[in-house]
Amino acid sequence: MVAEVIQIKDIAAYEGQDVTLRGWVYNRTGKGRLQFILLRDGSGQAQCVAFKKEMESAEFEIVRGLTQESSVIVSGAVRADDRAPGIPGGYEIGIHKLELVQEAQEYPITPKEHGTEFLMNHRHLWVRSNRQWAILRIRATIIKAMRDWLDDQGFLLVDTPIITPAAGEETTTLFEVDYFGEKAFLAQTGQLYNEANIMAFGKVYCFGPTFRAEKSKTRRHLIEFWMLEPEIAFCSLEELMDIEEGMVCYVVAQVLEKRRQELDIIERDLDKLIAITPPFTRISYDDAVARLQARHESIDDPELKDELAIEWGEDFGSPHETALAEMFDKPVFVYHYPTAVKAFYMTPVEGRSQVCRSVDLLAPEGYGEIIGGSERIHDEQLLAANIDKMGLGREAYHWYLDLRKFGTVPHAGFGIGIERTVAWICGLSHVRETIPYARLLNRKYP
RNA sequence: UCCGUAGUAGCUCAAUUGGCAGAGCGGGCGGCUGUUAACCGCUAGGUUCUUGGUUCAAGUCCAAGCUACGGAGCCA
Repeated sequence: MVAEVIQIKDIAAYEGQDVTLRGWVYNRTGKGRLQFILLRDGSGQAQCVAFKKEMESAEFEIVRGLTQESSVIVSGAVRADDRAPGIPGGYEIGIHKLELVQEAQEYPITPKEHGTEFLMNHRHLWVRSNRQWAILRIRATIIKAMRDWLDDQGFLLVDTPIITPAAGEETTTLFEVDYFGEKAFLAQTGQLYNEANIMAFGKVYCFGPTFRAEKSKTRRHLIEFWMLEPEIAFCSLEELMDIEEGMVCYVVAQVLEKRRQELDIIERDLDKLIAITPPFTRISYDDAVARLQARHESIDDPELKDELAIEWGEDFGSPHETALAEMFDKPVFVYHYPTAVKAFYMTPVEGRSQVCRSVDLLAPEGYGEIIGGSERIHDEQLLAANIDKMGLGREAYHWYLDLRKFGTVPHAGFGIGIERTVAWICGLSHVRETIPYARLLNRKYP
């Protein structure tokens, strides 16, 4: 009779019982007639110990020859042992029986160090490594927490199209696709459709991949990235900030609660995450520029000083965002950006149209903008004028302008970048590890 | 696209002033009853990114290109 198949994450519940594990050899160390296999099954890792005299000799010889990442089915008794490594660790299997499913060929990723290019070329195998396993599990938890929070707040998930006829934002960064002889584009945002959907459902969000053909080569850019975009009818900029703050705090709290083990694996500084509680400081663009200019004055290093130079009216660069975020140990809101540097659909501030009702959320520790949002223009004339001014062409936006004809209301929404959020929460130096298969400027493989 | 750095064994790296191309890990063979990236012995493994140039002699110097990495711009 074959012992019950269990997941390694549940191993503690089976102390003293015979169980079966199915998985892959993460590492093996041998001491002659005693062999240690560190087995992973996707849910965790457990040490399996083989003594020659406790097994059939043919099977023991198989154990002695096990290569890294060979797939096996192991049966044995669970016992507690402080010496046993693993995830969660502290328990090991005394092997009675082992079946080899496949003997893996020489595995390229060894327990030693590797370079980024090599690992990215072997991403299909790299995802098996502890650190990557932990990060991608945290990513899944972050996405679930965002969706749970929105669902609980009365938002409805409404999917938006990937293939679209018009630009959401800058026309230079679109991927063009051939749509039966006509031009179409991969979506950069679902926002315009969200604005239609709120008139049907009140509060909605979309979640999916977005595509930007930007020639960006930085630690925070991907060509294909995932974005979650809530949109709310009858919503002001201040209420929008409340929503963003509530969601981000919930997400961080959920990761701390559900993924402590994974945070330990990646050696994240937990205090930095525990600090993420409401309220987040809210400063105006005017205030932010003043703070940056004061910071600029205090710097002696000419190179750094040059990077941080800014005049009112300019958009923030990456060094500006980092410098601003460093002034706080929580995310910080910056609102009322100059209208000229923002998208055509953002509402101008009443009585001061050179700034608009926009807000970015900057993550701490140099992770930069993770959220961008705004109140949207709900006046038809003003919106049409802006579309003309940007040279976007009214035909493609006909349906979008329609929304302002049939019960238009003040509304607002934002987009949160999943990969940047994961990079921040995990404390990673680059977004390429936050997504299973990153699409970068010079990489679409594997 | 611009600026900077790098490219040597399957991987991570070393190689003095331009003078015999090396180590660890991984692989193979052998040993070991508590290993934690085990350890010990033996062993195989090279178009030094490409092309051209300087030189008695180039991994090393020069030129161009390719690729990667770091940064900028743009953005989430």
